[in-house]
Amino acid sequence: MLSKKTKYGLKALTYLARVKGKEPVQIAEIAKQENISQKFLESILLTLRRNGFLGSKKGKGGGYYLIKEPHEIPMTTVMRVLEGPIAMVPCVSLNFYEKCVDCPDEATCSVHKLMIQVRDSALDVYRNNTLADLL
Amino acid sequence: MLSKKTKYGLKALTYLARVKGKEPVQIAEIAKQENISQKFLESILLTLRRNGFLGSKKGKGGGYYLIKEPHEIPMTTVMRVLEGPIAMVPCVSLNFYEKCVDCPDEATCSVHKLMIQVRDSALDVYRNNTLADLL
DNA sequence: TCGATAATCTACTAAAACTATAGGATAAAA
DNA sequence: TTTTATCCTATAGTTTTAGTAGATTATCGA
Repeated sequence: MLSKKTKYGLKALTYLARVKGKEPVQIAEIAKQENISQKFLESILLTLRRNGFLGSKKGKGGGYYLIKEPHEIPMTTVMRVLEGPIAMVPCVSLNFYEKCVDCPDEATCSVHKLMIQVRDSALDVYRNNTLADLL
Repeated sequence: MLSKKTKYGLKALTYLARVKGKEPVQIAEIAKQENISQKFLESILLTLRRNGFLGSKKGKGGGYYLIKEPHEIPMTTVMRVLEGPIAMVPCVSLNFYEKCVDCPDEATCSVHKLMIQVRDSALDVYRNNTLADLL
């Protein structure tokens, strides 16, 4: 299941991408328009800023804005920051690899074999979609 | 993340598929060979039996065995039973559809748009793999 | 028939992850 | 200096996951 965090994060990014200009948009506005708990969204936008997707401005007229152009933001990076590894098991993860403790041999593991394919197909989708493609 | 339940279930199915004959295999044997908690595996095999994948025999010489041939068991059905919906959000699920409460319009929802693609690519993998392909 | 074996079934629990919420600190603008 | 809005830490409630415990039922072999 996709976490609410990721879902809300994607919606917020899309909202910011639709607002053409680079003018800061307030959390409250996004939360209201997208039906998201404001406090929860606050923490999500914070992690998006810390990971280089958003810029922010404090005080009156402040808010969040996209740092890059939507077509420069691939879904792979968004998903990894919000949702974590794209692979369903650590032993097939490119960026978060971990060996299974219970599994003696990856080469002959049926789960490994299947999950490699699932990972590759998901990667394919995320690599072929930027934020611009979701608008 | 893939749940342990699914991981263990897949390993157990694979184990049973590798044991050529239709002779019942005991839970204890599978649990030991695949490094799985026996009691946990017990409940997993039970749901696999209830969903028509396995047959069982009680008492001495009893155990679990595959009801169908490995190539007749597509991963779509296995995943749906063990892991649940293949879609990451209910609003793009074929078998477990639910409307999002927060989202006014699916047609314009960016999350929906992306998750449809992810679902289709995952389905593609699961449809093209039977238990026989994992051996 | 009896005893050992092995699946069946219900209920329970500990830990982790998820989904927020609270409350104040900090910075900018008017 | 007042208002506005982000920044930051901590924590609480809920759900899911992963496993345990223990009693019951069916089958086989002697």
